Amino acid sequence: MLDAAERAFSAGGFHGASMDAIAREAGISKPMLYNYFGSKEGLYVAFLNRAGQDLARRLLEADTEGDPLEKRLAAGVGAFFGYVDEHRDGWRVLREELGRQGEPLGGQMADLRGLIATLVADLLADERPPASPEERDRLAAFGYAFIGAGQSLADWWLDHPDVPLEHLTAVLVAMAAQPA
Amino acid sequence: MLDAAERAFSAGGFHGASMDAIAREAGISKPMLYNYFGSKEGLYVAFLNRAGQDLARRLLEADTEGDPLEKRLAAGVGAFFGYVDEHRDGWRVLREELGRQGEPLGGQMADLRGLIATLVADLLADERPPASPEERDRLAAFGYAFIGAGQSLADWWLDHPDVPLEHLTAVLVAMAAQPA
Amino acid sequence: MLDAAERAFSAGGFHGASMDAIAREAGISKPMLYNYFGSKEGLYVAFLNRAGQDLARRLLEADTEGDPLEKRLAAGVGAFFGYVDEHRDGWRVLREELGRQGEPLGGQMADLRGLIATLVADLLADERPPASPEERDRLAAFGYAFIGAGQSLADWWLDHPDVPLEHLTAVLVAMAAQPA
Amino acid sequence: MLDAAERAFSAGGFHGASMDAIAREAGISKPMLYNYFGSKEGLYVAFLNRAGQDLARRLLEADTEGDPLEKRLAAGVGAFFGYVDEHRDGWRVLREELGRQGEPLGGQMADLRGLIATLVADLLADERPPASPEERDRLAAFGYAFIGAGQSLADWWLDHPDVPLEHLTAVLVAMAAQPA
DNA sequence: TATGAATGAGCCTTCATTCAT
DNA sequence: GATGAATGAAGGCTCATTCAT
Repeated sequence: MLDAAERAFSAGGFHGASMDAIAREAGISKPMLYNYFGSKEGLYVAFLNRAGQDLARRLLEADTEGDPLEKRLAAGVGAFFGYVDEHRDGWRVLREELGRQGEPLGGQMADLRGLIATLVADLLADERPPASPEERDRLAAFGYAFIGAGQSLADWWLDHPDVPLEHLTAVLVAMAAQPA
Repeated sequence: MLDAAERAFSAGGFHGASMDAIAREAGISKPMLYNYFGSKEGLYVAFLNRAGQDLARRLLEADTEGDPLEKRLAAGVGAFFGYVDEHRDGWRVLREELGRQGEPLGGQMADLRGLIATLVADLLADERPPASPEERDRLAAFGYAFIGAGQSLADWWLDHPDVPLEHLTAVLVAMAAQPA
Repeated sequence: MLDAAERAFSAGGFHGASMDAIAREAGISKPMLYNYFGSKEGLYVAFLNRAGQDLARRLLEADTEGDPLEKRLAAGVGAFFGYVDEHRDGWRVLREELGRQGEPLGGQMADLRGLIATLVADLLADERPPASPEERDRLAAFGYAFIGAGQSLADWWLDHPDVPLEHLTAVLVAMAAQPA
Repeated sequence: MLDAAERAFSAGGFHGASMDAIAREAGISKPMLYNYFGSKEGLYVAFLNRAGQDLARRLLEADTEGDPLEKRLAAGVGAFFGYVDEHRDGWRVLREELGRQGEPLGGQMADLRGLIATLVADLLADERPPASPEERDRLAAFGYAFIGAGQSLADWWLDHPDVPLEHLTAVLVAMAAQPA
């Protein structure tokens, strides 16, 4: 049922999707949508939550703790790309919402944002713990930059599906390896 | 006049802005908007074009051809951050549209996408020309990843304005320097 | 079960109450409401009937036949005020419906209207039987006016609860005593 | 334009009227209604205000200050009946709203309520000024009762249009003369 | 040229009503 | 007998768009 919302929201964002269309696509009636989610915003939040949790779970599961940094990174990057590949539509919405700040819906999104950033930062900090607060800031910034690179690369990939995943992973991992 | 559109579209995307609001904010009447742009989509495209060209011009102007790679990169990155900083609202819309593909509006966007990616790739290729098609692909991918990193970093910066710009530039330049 | 309807209808009239709300307030399920009353209108009519009969019974029971006019009036007035006091919500609906004419539901209401008017007219005619048809008309008119006075007074009373009932009764009885 | 609202609201109260129906009956489009009145409640309030002011003006204009009490009463009562006769539909709504208390819309209604009650009380107090606070209360109560009698009588009149207005006026005036 | 006024269409939401269990 | 789940239809409101002035 949230799948219909995924497709609908991905086309025109929150405002571009109509409850009519979502209900029709989901094969149920509009009042049912309202019964389950209360409002359009409720449905949107529910969808975002599911998408966010899916991604978060995937990232956490893929983390091969104990392995060397490069391997862990590759695993995480692979998981991320896998998610984007399978949820192309949902990812577009999730990404947009991840970029927004201070919104009412932001609460849940902030969690995910933080989780991802932390994940990346931890991964890197693991090997080279930040010596100073400045270093910590730089690591955090790097985390965000890294995420953005991943996002963008994922988009590009959708346009060039013949490029093997390993190449993408290699590019990203190379980027991450740099600040050593 | 497009400035009003910039503010309006940034809140809820194309569907979230109303011609009423845009006209009111621009201080003109709605029929004038239609006179100049024909339709809402026309206005949207016009706005995107201006934003895209602004960014492109800025990037091109900042390119200090002849300088060493690192310096050129820093200049480009600085130009990009400057643009995002000055057009925070418009940038959000532009970024979203840059990510979309195959849309009717995509024609103009694809150009910009290409231009930016090429710019970055050229910068890098300048020093290490790609030996094989694979290498070229990888460079293109890297260009996109790099852009995404910049975008994301710009967003993060807006949340941490006290971080000096040099730090951000350093992070990005470091990323770019890697695949050497 | 009709009590829930009473509360619900009193707020926004027939159209203002929702079967959902009534069922919830009554603690039963909506299909039960339909099982018992067939439709929303059925429920409304059932509620009006009960309210009307309650009031009629009360008035009839209070009538102390044989007593002098003034005493009988006072008794009736007291009974009426008592009803309004106990069924403040229902009374509002009943009053509104009593004022409507020629409606499908009107059948039952007309009966009550007539009964009350007759009651009052009879009371007065008892002592001074109307000599002419005109006189009869005037008495009927007076009956309605009297009822209206009672209603309005009841409303005012709800706003000034500290005024003793005897004062109200006195006012009304004085009004009734006049046309003698 | 408010005339259409008058007819619509009188049928099923605030909740029973639809903006669609009002617009259709007024011969304009729904958005125009919203342009002029902002919302359904806005339209309702606008209508109530006009109705209330119409009635108030009529009553004030009819007051023949200086004449003996009975004549002034007759003039006021006649004005009231005249209003009800010409605005049968609107009167039903106005009456209902006059009876409601403490509502958000009540502000304007309270004014009218007070004006009418004061008018009546003043009329009576003019000749027999109240000696004690209790007497004043009784006069106020009487004012409300008198209004209710008028309302109710007006309703009855609509059912018996052949009864001459003088009879009605006589009945009411007789009631008013009583508490002397 | 510029706009106030107007509208058809659509959207979010809810309602009265029913059916499978 | 009783209900959770479901829906067609409508209601309030707004939007993109136009036309007379």
